Amino acid sequence: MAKEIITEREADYSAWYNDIVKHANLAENSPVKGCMIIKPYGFAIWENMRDQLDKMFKDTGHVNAYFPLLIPKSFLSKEAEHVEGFAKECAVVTHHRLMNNPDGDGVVVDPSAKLTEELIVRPTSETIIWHTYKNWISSYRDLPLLINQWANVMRWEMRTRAFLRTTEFLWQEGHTAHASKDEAMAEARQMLDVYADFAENWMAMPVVKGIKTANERFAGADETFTIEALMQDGKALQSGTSHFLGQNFAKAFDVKFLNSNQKEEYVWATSWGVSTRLMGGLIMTHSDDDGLILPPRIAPVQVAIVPIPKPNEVVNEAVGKIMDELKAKGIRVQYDDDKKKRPGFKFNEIELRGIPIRIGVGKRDLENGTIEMVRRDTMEKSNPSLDGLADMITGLLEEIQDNMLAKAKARRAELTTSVDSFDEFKEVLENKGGFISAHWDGTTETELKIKELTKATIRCIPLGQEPEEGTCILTGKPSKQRVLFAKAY
RNA sequence: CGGGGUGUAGCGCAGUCCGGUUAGCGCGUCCGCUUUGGGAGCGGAAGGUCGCAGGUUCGAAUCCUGCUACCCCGACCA
Repeated sequence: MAKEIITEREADYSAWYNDIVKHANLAENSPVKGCMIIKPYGFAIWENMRDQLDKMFKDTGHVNAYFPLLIPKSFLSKEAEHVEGFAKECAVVTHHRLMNNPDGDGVVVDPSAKLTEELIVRPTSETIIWHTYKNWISSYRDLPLLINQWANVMRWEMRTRAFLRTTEFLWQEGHTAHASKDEAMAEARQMLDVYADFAENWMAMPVVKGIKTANERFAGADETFTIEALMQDGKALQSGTSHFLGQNFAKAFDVKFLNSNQKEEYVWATSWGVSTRLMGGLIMTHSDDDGLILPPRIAPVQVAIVPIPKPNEVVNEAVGKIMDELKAKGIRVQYDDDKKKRPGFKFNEIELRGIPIRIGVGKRDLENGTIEMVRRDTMEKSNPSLDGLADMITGLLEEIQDNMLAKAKARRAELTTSVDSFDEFKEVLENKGGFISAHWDGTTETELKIKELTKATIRCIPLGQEPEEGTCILTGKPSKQRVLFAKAY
């Protein structure tokens, strides 16, 4: 098997994750701490995710726009909860010019170029957007307003990790305005469904849809919905959120509309986003000690073909035909005809990059009218016939996609435990990890106490769950339903 | 901001405790020959302000002082 390029998961999970990011050519560190360089292969995966999500947003009636990176500092403070939540992690622009250092080498900030109002680099765009919506909305005829933007944002985190938590990250943020509370709530729920659909059916990442507790809610929201995924190490990852913002931002930015009865009302709002963090989830859901494993629907290259032992006229011609057939079926295929690398080297690279199917074509195969094929998810090797290859591979890609989701679901089921006492809760958290389903009395005090004692947080109150009478694992007070606890990224 | 670790060739590292020729090794790169169904072999070559700044010394990658960057673990968070 592969030389030990990648630290084993069992040995050191963090090192394993970093090794995958590095050796699968997804990203590397930049000169600025917490910022990352997303390399072409990593970006190609993100592009596929982005394109699919964008299509799903358009299919649900949204349009794209772009709002600026810089926001006047005063905007942030208009919504009290919002500023409270984000103030601690904002990058601030204070000057607009540099000058040669009068005392020596290099450049320094020109003190005469101080801005009259400081600007913040957006940590999210609610404020600039609601400032703008005020001018765009005056009548119920202007509603709903369904806008998304693809953008970068910056949150000055204390501790960063490639993709999972970076200072600058890429995301999309939807910002919608509605004439009624019900419609806004329906929008927030709809986008949660879109995210769950995307995560499960495209990323093969099973997620739990749920509601955040007051403590975990987005700063400025009345209700936050979340999709929560479970990673291989038993830690949860908040993978996307959709917020019902009530009239908080409408009130803060004075956005009113005239309804059909000629009465003035505040607008109802939502916002929702997923980010490059999903890439981290993708890695930690599927990959193994040989490298990345990509679900076919997101993989930039679905089939990699390797000439055995190296390219020659006969093999090239045969591969050319195979590629034409695969491309005709819409399959993304790549021929690795580098003469300098040997097959074994290529095999390992293809595994590191997580390409779903690898095909080897050599003289011996062609004499038999077959090829050598290996699927990345199971590493199963087979020698299928060249006849009907394209159809077979089309089917196999779907099978791999399904298998990856099934496998991830099975692991999540294995790592989800119901407990009824605090001792049991601590025991499971310590020795097994994963989601823990338990009764909670509904108070923030209890939630924080449990967090303090165990480091576990309430990931969500799952939606569509049967109500069940019980007693809180910590306080013994009555509870109407179970919630999901976990240690989280 | 606390605790730990690391900075030596493009990458990964040894050497530092106990100062002493020209700072090594593996991978990669370049040249040549031989190989070729799971990270090829042999021969040759190029490639270094030893993180930065001071200090001690005849002499510093090595000792002392200060600084700095990055990684990991915590507190904070999508």
